[in-house]
Amino acid sequence: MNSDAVATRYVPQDIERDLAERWERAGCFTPNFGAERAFAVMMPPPNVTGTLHLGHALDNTLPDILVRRARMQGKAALYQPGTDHASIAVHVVLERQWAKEGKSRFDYGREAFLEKAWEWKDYSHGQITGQLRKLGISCDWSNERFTMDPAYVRAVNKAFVELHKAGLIYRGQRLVNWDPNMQTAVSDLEVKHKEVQGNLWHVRYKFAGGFSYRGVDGIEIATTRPETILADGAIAIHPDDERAKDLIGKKVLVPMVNREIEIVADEMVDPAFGSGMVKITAAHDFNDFAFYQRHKDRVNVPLINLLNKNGTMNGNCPEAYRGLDRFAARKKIVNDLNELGQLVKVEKHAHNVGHAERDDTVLEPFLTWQWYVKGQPLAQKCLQAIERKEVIFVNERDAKVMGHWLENIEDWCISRQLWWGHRIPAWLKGEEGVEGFEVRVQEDAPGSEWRQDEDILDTWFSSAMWPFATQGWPQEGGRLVQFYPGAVIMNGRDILPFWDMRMLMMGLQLTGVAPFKQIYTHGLILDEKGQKMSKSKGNVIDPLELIEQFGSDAVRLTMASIASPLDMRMSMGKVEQGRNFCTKLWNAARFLQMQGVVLTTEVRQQVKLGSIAHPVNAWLVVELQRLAAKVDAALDTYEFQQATDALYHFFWGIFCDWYLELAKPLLAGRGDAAAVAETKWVAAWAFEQVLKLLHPVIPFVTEAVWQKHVVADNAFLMMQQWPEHKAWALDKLLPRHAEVEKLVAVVGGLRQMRAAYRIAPKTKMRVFAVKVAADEWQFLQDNTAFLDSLAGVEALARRDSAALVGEVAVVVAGMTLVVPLAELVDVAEERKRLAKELGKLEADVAKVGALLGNEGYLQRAPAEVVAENRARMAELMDGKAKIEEMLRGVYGHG
RNA sequence: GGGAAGUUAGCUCAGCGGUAGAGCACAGCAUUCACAUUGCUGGGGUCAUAGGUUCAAAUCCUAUACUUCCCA
Repeated sequence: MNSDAVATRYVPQDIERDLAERWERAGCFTPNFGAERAFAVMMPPPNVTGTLHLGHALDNTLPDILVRRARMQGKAALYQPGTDHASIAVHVVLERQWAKEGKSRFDYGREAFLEKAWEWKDYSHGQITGQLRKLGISCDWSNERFTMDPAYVRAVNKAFVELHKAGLIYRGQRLVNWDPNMQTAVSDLEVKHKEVQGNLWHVRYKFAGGFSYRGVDGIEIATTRPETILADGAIAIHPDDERAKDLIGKKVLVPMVNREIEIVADEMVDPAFGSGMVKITAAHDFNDFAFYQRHKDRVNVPLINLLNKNGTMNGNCPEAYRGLDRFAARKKIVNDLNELGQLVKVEKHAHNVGHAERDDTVLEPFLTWQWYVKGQPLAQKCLQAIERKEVIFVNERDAKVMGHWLENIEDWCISRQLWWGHRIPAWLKGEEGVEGFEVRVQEDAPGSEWRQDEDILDTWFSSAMWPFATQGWPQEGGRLVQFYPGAVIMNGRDILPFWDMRMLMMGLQLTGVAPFKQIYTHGLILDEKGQKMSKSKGNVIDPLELIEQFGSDAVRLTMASIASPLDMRMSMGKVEQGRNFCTKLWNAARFLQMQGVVLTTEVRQQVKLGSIAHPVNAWLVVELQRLAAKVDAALDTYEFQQATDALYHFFWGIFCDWYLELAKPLLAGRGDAAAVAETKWVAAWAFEQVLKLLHPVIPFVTEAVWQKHVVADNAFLMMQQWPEHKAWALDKLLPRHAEVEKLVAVVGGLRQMRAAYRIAPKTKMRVFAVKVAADEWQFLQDNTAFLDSLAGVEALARRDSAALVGEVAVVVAGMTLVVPLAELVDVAEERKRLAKELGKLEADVAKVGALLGNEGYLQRAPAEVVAENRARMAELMDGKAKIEEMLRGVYGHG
């Protein structure tokens, strides 16, 4: 029995920790494997090194709302949790620690490094999962996965081998984005282009063999990276350039090294930029490498690599440069060129430079052997799946952006020269590039003379397998059947290509089916002023502090209420509002409990919606049905804002402000016995429905309140059945619903009037209904108790005369109500008010009149719209006539 | 340079063909009655600008301006 009272104050911390543990212990988070329908969502696995940030809070709250609802709908609901090994992030963390001692991972060696990394993983893994538990995320912890679990590693190896067999993975010598700090390749997507204020150095290249052109013995070339001059392999000129016909095929000498290179025609050159000619450094620039590939059959363009892996200059440079850092080498060569007289001029020049997303190092295009996944064939499959609607973007513009990305896809460099991650299942014999070198791709070593590739796989390679590798793939059956493919994937728009598209590629290729049916993306969470949150700006809002201060429910409610495909702004105020809502719920529960409104088995048996007699109860139930329909419709289409907005306004505006206020006398036992009894069960039942509807968004407070409200042992709200509002047959209640709508309007009108004349709340009024019809009079009489308690009407009478001096008239819901308030009414003020109201009405009459006077409108607008406006016109004219009468009559003299 | 998005009340945003909305902020009034983490009431908007489509445009189309993001 839940006989204990609801505590007087809502303190989220008091209920949340306990409930999180109880749910998990009771097995509520584990899917009901027996259910007919399944609903599965994959958690975007947070980095194992991470702590909860607002992005996580959003990314997990939204799926959790859907999963909690699906569970209540009786589906096998799975929210699949786990963490990602986050290769580079872990490297950055560990290397940063060692950097303080002046050491790098190379001082420790691979074995020791991995040991440290696992230690770090074990330590930090519990943080983020604990924080997710705190948020009330109902994921299946019993099937938690880590991307480096032994079974997951086997799956990754198998995937690599299979893709290789299918010809989709190859080893190639190509330019990669090289991070000299971490000493690894990074993928195109991890490159952030930043505008940097640099220089454009204009350098003179002399013609070979004493040639001169237009009286000059050389040409001028502009470059932003003069140190790459040492590796120049050609000069390019646009074929339409007027100088081209004389210069193509001529040779120039590379400054400093005096190597002869050829001038070649190519359309990539922008004739308007710099001197209209570009130097080609094929091993150090992506465009230049493309040039090399276009021309290599006809022109000898040497591929010269100048850099060591750590960004220092290597043995291919002249002696004086060897060992210098790339930036030091740049300074030196500028000086040297200047001394040689070959530096013509220096201009300031802003240009975009690729930086590593993770450690912000300036990246170098670098020529190495790497493993690649072929983009095109996989992208084709994705495009086809999108085309056939096997996978649907909830936000249509994602489809456009991703379509464009997929159509222009590049091969994906998947090897990383790092240690923490999945070591590539490739086995090498001999020296790469040397006669007799062999590579085999298979899960186990082919023999003792083979050595395993040193490199590991890009972290996103394993994340791309998350939807099926977590469910047992490559083994068939079991969870894979039930939970794959999932219903929807939900994450920030920023990782759409990294993650969603790669999951789609891998899923289509390895399992033959798209891993999810829908893709929902949200924007970025910005601060109050619309700025990106960053540690350096100091505007980061920590969700853990929010939880501490306002409770997890408040944070969840905030997340749901701001969720948007666009960027969102976050502020403490919004969370505070969420907390206030929870408090309101708590207090309403207390109130109901104090009135003895509890949902016992006995009360449940009394529930017969169709039989409801009292208008107030009928009104509530109809409103509740509309709310439930709205919530379902919104959640079905991922419109979290609409769902929370509807819930918020229903509970605060309809349930508390009006229903409870109207029901107070009945709940307190005043009135006829049947109505009292009915109100008690309706209130008890309806409150439970509201708790159910709210539960996915604010699970803790609804669960805590429900356990007090309902008499049931060892039961949880989170496992109750979702409201089946479609089955509630309430048509018969509609007339009574309309009656209360009218009452609400009358009370509202009277309250406005009272406020306008500053009538003290305690002052009771007498009210005359002017020339009201019999049914209206009946309505007023039926509601005298409410008119008294809500609008301070102590006496009601009918009469035929309009308002006299010293009286105020209110026209509302088609009735004219006159209140004699001689001592309070300012006639001039009242005239002004009426004139204003008349003005409004006249404007509306003009607007609607214009519509109704328009032949085209009458002919083409839908009949119901026309009828609606006709009715509206009649209403307006009626109201207008009444006000005019008042003005003409008594107030005309004022 | 290419692409996308946004522009609605002081602020943050919803609405996306048929009577301009919410929260916050602001103002006034109230408070032994579940709730000051409260209640009631109010002021405030030619829906960026200019054209067009339509019987009807905040909503659809086209330009322009400004802001933001992505890609090169």
